[in-house]
Amino acid sequence: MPELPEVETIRRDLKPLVVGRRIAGVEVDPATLPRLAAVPLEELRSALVGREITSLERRGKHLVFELDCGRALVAHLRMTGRMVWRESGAATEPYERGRIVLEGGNDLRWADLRKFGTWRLVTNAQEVAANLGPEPVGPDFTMARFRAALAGRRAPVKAVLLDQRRVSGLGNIYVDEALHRAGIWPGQAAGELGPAATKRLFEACRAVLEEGIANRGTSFSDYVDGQGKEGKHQMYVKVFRRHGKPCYTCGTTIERIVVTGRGTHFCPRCQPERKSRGKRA
DNA sequence: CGTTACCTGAAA
DNA sequence: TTTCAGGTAACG
Repeated sequence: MPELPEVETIRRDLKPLVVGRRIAGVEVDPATLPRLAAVPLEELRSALVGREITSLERRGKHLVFELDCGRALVAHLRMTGRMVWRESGAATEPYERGRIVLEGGNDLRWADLRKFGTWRLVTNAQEVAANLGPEPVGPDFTMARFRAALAGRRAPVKAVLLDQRRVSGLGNIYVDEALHRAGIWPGQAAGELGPAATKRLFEACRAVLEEGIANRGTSFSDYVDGQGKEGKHQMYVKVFRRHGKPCYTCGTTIERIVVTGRGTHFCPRCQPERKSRGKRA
């Protein structure tokens, strides 16, 4: 569910609340634990309890709780995960699967309807970056790197944008939005994008993510921020889940197709399918 | 490379 | 009843 803007919103909400706080306990629903963490609860506890949280960072869609021992807890919310700040006495969250109890009377509540989310302990925060492409809202995201990520690929450009090893942080919502903003058909072979289209897409990726952050994320069903409140960006999307409705730019009906196994929304007029220029026998 | 599985619903 | 879901690992 959450993509870069949603995870970044949670990070910004929680960081000032958790930094400097010490972990007093860890609770996890036993039925959820095996897929949540690769280690037994006792190991999670021995790594976390008594540690102070020194920072809260984000890498791609991962939330990274840095600890005073140098290690870090890396949380990934996958489709329906939530990480919410609560008073220790507050009611159990819907679909609450675990909590990190902090000294001083607050918890981080972990809720996850579909139980796809993960917690991982790493020996240092740098490990998180392994296998992740550049941050599209950071200085590492250059035209050169973006061009290299697309070069030679026959897969749909949408598939490449979703591949976290090439660019990190984009998911289904913001990919559809970026392709619309750049005027590119989602099924277009990535390696066949011309220089102008590549540049438009490069800029569109950053722009749609920054707008998503400014609007505190997109809440279509499960996402909430660090305080449990919905984002606003669903009011501003141009194509995502707008199939059957008119394009704001040209009035043409937005279509929905399946690309790379994902529901894909686009305007057939603003994002026309182009015939491959590649040679074929 | 594309497709399926993971889990639990909500919506068509 | 069937389809779909904001993600990704594991298939073939």
